[in-house]
Amino acid sequence: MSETVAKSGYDPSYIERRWQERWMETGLYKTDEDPDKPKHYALTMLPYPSGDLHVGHWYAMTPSDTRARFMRMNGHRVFFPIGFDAFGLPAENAAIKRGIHPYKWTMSNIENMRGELRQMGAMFDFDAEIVTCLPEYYRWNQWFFLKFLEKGLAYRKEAPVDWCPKDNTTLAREQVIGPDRRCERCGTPVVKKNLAQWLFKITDYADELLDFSKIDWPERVETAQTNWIGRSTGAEIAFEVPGYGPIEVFTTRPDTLFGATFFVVAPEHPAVEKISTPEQAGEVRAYVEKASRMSEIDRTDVTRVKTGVFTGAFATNPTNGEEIPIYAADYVLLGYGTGAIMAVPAHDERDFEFAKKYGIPIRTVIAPPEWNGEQLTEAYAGEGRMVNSGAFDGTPNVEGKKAVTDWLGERGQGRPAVTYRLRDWLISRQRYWGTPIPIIYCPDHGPVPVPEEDLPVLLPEDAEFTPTGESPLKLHEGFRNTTCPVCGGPAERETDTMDTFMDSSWYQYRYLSPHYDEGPFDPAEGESWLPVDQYTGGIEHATMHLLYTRFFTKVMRDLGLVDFDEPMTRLFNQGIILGEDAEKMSKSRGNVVNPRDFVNRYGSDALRCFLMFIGPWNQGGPWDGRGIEGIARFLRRAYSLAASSESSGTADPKEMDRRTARMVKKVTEDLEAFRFNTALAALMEHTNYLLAVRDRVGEAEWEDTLRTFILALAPFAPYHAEEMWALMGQPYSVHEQGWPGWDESLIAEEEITLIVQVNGKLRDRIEAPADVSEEIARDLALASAKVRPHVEGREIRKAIYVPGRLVNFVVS
RNA sequence: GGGGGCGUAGCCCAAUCGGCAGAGGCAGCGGACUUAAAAUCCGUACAGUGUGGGUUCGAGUCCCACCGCCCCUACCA
Repeated sequence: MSETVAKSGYDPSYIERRWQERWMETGLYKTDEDPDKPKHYALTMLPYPSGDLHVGHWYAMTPSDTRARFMRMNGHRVFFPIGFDAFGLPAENAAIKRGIHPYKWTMSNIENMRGELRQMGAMFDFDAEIVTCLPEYYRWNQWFFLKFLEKGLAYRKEAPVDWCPKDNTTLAREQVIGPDRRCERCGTPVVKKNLAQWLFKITDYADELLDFSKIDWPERVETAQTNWIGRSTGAEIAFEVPGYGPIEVFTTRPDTLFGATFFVVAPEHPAVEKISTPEQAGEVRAYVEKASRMSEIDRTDVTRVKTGVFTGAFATNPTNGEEIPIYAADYVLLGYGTGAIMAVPAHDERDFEFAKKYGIPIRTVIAPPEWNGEQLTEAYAGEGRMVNSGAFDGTPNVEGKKAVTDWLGERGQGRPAVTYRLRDWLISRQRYWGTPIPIIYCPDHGPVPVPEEDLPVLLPEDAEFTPTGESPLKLHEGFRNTTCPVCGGPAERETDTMDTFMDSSWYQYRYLSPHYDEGPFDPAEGESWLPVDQYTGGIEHATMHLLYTRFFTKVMRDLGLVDFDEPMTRLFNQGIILGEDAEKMSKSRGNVVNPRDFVNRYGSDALRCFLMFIGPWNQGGPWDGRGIEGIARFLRRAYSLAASSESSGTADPKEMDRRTARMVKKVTEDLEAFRFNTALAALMEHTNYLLAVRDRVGEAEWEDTLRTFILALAPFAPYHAEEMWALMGQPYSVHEQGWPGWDESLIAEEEITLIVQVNGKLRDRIEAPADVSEEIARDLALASAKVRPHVEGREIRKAIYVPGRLVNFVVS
């Protein structure tokens, strides 16, 4: 027996500690670079270093690890890295509240989590680790920013942000709390304020991002992204406003143009102030002020009664010259379309409601079926022929869309247009703990990019965190004051930092060569490993992270960095692990499960297996503190198979071989399809069986069977499998063995149980050879004493035979 | 309002192309071991599949309508 094997029986914590050390010493999980093997890049979403690994991390990572281990045993060279998404607000809050520097706070959390990750027993290659808050990482965020700028994909624009008037600072979205939108720190209601911010032109790629033909992702994610991008086609139409000029609207319903009886602009629309008449100006200003304080959520609450204010101005309907009143109303959003709409109450629910409230005429221009000219009682959005539409009367509205657009086009008053719900990605954050945006503002040369060779722009360490939360970079003279790269004159640095989604948009590339300093990643490594073959993570990232990383990859392709279009070929979304009360785990509910308690008590393998056993991985489910006992029992029983293998029986091993083959097949197919729960059930079933037969079969057959079982167990319970492998005197390591195969011919049973039904009701079960013919099966069934009474004296109208399964007689 | 998911035993979950409702686990019950208990081992009971229709020889599975729970999204012109 090997000296590395436990000397005194079963003790998971001892077993696990010892193998963890051995694995580290021997570099077992260093990435295999053997070019003869097919590559497999497995990736699990990187964690935020909040301090400890919680059970949600275990739930996300250990099945992912099991799958990666399976691929490894299946002959692939597998790359399975891990890292830390280390920039972000919590670190800065800790600094403000407790006076700990974000760097210190983050790095000590990482230190702690590294240990916990090792304990997990995952095959992470820690040599590939990345920490996004280190200059060697964020330098490349800055580099990408410069590339985006060169390509015209980064630009600066005034954009509304949440602003706390008391603290004099902008707030991140998550710092604005409550339904009445108050500042997290001082409780002051926040307002929207326009600030110059940096954006990435993700909208340039909107159409390409709608194409999912090159990836195998869950339907849900594709649907979510499609809806998020929200492509709609229609027309842009110019409405002349006397004394001001034209205001453009976007509409998907140019066919209803004759029914536009009023006009609405968003409260923030630049025209509002200029077009308001002196009599209305006061009321308008008050309304705009009120709207600016309202949250996006409130403003977009559909159940809210629509409000608006008349500006006193009118717009001219280009079709009929009608002067229609212009309202400012918050149900029109500045960020969508042109921020102004033509309102057609007869054919738009929202406009209908508004018109009713403000007594605006409602004119039907698309005739509903059976319509005879009466006033509509609700908006009609369906199809029909155009009416009250001048020369277009009688045209089916579907054709009318194009006809009206063409007509406008000839007169220079409109054109076909496509609009997206997707906005450009606003990356500026008025925060300290993020990647500095590499821009310098020169009084003479404006915004100037920091030259590539001057990267990285380092975050100054000696930042001061004031309780006001204002970004320390703004107050840091040494950081802010610099010289212009163009003229050398005094200039100021950009003090905003980047959105942390920037970090996670390309991290899968950095893993390949975390310390490479000639580019974001080593092209040779990229050649060898990219793209990611299997990504796993939570569904909550469906629209943000997963869209950003697709966008990034497409830009990288256009920069010539990669030669493919999509970052991750396959994606699997795991569910959410809930508390024992089936509610989301949270400190306030007091239902948080600490993995450490269970690791200490039952071992990592038990926790791993339990989380995989709880149910389908994509479904999530509630934690059951007692359920883990069952898993611990299973692992102990499995261990006992190897710990005392005295088999000297003489029974025919055929049945054992058959069951082994079936187990291997089941586990293999389940692992391919991420069905960890049923794979484990098969392993349990097999364990129960092996315990029952172990002293009935010969030693050679038994050891063979046991080896196969250990191999199949290895991806799930890496420590136990390693220990059992060693107990059997097998060479280190079980994780470097090949995945067992099976003999399909062994699997088929020789004897089957046929069920016999009469009129669909079960009447008997009969034993028959597996290859029994229909005729013989029928005769056997008819011969049954239990069946005969039900068919005797009746006419058998039909006999259904399902080979190997059943015979069903349909009788009168 | 839109999109998606889930309802099977007291509980978590299985059930291949529509073909015996039960693989696995928890809890329960009975027994063995023990002075006793825990642990362990052996053995067991328990549902007709959320509701109502339909298709079919046959429905947990397919179709229609509804009920309940969960997730995402939402005035997108």
